[in-house]
Amino acid sequence: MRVSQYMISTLREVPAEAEVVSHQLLVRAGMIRKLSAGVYSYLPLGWKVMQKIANIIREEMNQAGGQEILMPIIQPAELWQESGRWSVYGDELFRLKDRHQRDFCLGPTHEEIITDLVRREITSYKQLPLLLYQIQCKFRDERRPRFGLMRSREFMMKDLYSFDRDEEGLDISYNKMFQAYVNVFKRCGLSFRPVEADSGAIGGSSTHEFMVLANSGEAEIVYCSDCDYAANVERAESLIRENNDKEAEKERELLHTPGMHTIEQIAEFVGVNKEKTIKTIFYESDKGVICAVVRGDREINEIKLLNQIDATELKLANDETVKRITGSDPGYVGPIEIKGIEIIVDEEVLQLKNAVAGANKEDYHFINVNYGRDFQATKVADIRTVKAGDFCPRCGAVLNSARGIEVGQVFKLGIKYSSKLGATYVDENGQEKPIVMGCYGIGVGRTMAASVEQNHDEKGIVWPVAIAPFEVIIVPATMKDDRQAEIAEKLYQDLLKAGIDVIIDDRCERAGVKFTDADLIGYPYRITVGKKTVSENTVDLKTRSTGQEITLQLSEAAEYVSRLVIENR
RNA sequence: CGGGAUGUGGCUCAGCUUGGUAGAGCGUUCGGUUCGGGACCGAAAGGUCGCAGGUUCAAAUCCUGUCAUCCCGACCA
Repeated sequence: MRVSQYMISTLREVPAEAEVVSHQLLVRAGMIRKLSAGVYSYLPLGWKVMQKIANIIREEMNQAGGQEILMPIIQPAELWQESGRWSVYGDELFRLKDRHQRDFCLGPTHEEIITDLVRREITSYKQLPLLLYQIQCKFRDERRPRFGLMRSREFMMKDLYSFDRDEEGLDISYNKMFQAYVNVFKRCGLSFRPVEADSGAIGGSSTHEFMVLANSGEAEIVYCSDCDYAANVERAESLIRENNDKEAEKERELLHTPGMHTIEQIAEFVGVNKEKTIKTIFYESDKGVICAVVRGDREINEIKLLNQIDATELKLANDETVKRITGSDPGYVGPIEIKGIEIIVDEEVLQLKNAVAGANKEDYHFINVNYGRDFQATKVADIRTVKAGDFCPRCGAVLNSARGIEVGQVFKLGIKYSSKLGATYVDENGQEKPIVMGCYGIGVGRTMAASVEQNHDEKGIVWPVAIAPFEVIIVPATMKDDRQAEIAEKLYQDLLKAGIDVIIDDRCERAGVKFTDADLIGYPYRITVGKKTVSENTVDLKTRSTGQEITLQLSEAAEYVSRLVIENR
């Protein structure tokens, strides 16, 4: 390709609307343009990167036994009503009506459609297992699209669905996909981690998210410093340290604590650290008012709590409700003498001895509170939010935390959709059984954005070779010198012949302009043809990622660069 | 959905407080000089000031409404 003929439209200035670096650079480098909030066009350079990522995904899916299909974007409401998600999905679902007033939606995901397809086509165990996937636009009417391609309303996604006879088969498919995902993200040159995740409303036994490590990530993960345990904080667990101190249980006492309504104030006032206090929070849910109890230095993990009470909605109880139940303002509440509602106590609280807790009386706390003697849970469970410094639930080593961008998720669905939609097969005993499903998604655009988040510097993008829009750019310092132009052209042809994805900057621009564009767009390798090329038969090769520049003999340049590119693909 | 901010040539922004009929830089086009890190000189094109009302002799500027975009939060397969 020739830059003079290609749609290269770089911007010198940062567009005002772009906040995160990937958004800024993708726009400045002429990869994407916004049409509307969360809706983007992909320009030739950006689309080329998308296709390279898609092809890597495609190869790995095929390798794992996947078969590519393409399903409709427009989906009839009937199927969604059948699965029950028409009413559950909410405002995030783009809904529309046709001229006959029939309801449709734009697909945010394709479980219904694929399950419908499979229930019509698959009838026998002989046809299983089956892995089907597509790379397709998805639509979600995000409440707040943001960060460019990271959270958009229309986005490219690879989604694969696995169909198996039973849980064992699902495990095999799941593991295949897990490995395929590792391959994909490795090949894309990303630094990532698979983490255990919460399965959320979708249910299911196991799910992992693939997180690209980046400070701009929306998700927080913890990972073990020693073993390979890693989890989204939404679900992360931590080891409880046994309390071995021989301190005897003391008599519970009421303490006057005027104005002390935060954990910090109380801990300081009583002269203990926060780990020796008890935090009590009341929630309202669709299962009624809930009392949640954690150690004072802890945050409640609302997702875990939600899972414990099997509710779908949870919000902090207002002051009125708290007062009705405890007789006190929220600053002085505790788990003692709370009756008639569910009390979920974090397992860690059981280790506390002679702790401090609210007395359910304004300006008063209890000291020397002990679980069992002074209060009881209706359920003891893990409801705390894990943080860096906690101990690994697997091996006991210290946990670290990091931020990540979720680029993929693998999910064991089980029979949730197949049973609702009647996707069954007949086994060798003539028994009809529901097909056991899994679903596996990768955000293609998000992967592109995540790569930029991870690979950039002050000059622009630094693409890994595998997903760069072009692998090599040849820059003749000036096109006015016929010799330079000729040599550059020859080099270009040689690299093309060698199968290298190469572009030549044949514009009549000053060298500086071409260099700046090249750095911004982020081609991994740049060959400069200049005066020295003509006089000394050498060219300069600059590696974008390291900034290192070396001089090559012209005669061996094509071969050298070809080898370098192929090695790093 | 709650809170905040912003809409002025293609891009970044000034002008608005104190109303008088629109500016700069970058980009674009043309001519010339330059030519290995976003050059310089000269000329030119390009704007219903988001939209709709209102106030006024007169509105980019004041008022009301509305739409869009961005940020924070809530929410989220």
